[in-house]
Amino acid sequence: MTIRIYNTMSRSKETFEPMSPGKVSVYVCGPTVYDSCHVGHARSVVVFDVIVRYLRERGFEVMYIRNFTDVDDKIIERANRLGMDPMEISEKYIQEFYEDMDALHVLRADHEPRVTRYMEDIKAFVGKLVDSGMAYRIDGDVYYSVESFNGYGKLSGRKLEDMEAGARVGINAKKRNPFDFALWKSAKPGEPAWDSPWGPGRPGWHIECSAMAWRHLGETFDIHGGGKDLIFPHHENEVAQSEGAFGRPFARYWVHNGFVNIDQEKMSKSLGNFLMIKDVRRRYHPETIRLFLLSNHYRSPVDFTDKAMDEARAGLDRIYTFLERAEATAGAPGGSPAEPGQYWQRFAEAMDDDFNTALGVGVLFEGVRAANGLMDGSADDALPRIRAIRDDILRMGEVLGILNETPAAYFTGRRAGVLETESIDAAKIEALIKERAEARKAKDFARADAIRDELAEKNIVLEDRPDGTIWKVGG
RNA sequence: GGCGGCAUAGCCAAGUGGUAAGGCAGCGGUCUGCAAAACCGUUAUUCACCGGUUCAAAUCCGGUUGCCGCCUCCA
Repeated sequence: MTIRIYNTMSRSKETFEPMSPGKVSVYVCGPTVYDSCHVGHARSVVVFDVIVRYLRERGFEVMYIRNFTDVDDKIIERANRLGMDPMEISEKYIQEFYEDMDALHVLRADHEPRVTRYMEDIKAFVGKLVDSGMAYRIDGDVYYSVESFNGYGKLSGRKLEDMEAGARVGINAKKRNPFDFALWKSAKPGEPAWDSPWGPGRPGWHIECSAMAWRHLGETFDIHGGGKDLIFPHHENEVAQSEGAFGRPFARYWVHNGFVNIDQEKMSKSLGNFLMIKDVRRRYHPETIRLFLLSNHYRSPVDFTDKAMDEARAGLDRIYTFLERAEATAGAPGGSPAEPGQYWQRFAEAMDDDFNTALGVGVLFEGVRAANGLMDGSADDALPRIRAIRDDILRMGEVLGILNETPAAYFTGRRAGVLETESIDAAKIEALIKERAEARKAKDFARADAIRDELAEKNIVLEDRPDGTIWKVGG
């Protein structure tokens, strides 16, 4: 089996062959930490989390780098507005990032470099470009000359000539080309600054990723990821910087995830419809968010709606309901790890084809249905087959970053939510269930059904099982 | 203006040459006092529209319409 990846650079799916057999180096652009993370950040981070998890599952040794951009115009602006130190701002939002992403079961990257801790590498990088004549100084600023790099535009599929036609009037008329971009920005009074051969200042937006990728992964590495919006200018400029500096290919596979829309609208400042992860977490289980995000192919846009989230929750309930029943029927999972079964194989085939999690989720549900069918039936070999399918499903769950809880814990959590919103306590519910059981025993079904209806109004659903009645939270 | 993407059942969504996965919702059935959960069956002779290539197209090519993204900070 080989993995195929859609490479933005070639605009086609390519067979994935890492530079060093068995090893994969990955760099993903992390957030600029000037505000809370929104669901768009969640998608990008979750998508690459799953890609890295899958590569490891497939036996690759992965070196995964995800940066924090912790010095930037927006951070400074916000700090000034709040009368805070920029470093306080970035630190605050880095901690928030971890709170959100830990909740979403996102694994830490192997290195999570912060720009402010890599100033020597950045300055060395800028120095290389200045020395080679690809960058030039204007007062205390250093600019990259896009015309000095003849591949400029190859990632985003643009030609410098075409862009020049529609280019806006450059604000800085001193730039040789309107598309030249800052490698080093001279410090204005009150701004954070580092000494450099070009005077005190700070890095431009794009240089940090080139420098930190270089530091951790070398001149060439395997996979570079980020949101689609980063293709131009951010990633295009990274290519120009890194390939300009080393004369070697930069990233071998460019992977870009699509956007998250909110009710079919792009999240934007003007619409004021940024949906923060911390707010969504209050309403939905973290795995519901992951399942929702992964139910679409990573390159397609995905529309965040209450309906879509409710469906994801229904799906997650379905999987945990199966796991709960399987545990009762076939015992708790564990013991000797089974050989991967047919469902895992099909899941892996889906993932091999450009990380098609949407197709993979479909396979997962097919497994649930098949195993439920076995539990309904009476085949002699049902138990081992159920266990085999469950093992496959749990393995898929590990790649997707879901099914981290035991079914009991999951449903306890679901119940806790409704107890809070409906202001009813578990003892009261249990008392009603007991009363209903007595009514049923006395054949007083009118009373029994009235109790059930009363609870249903509070989104509490009863299930009469052979060993007694349990309650769950509805959709 | 330049570059790129998308249009598949009521809704969401896979499927890039071989005859339409999966989820949600709906309907019929099994089970149940009745339900719920689960399972079985059913729900697109058809993949925006028009033309072309092919033995064969949702899948390739050309055109039309509609929606969207990037080109400016942005996951």
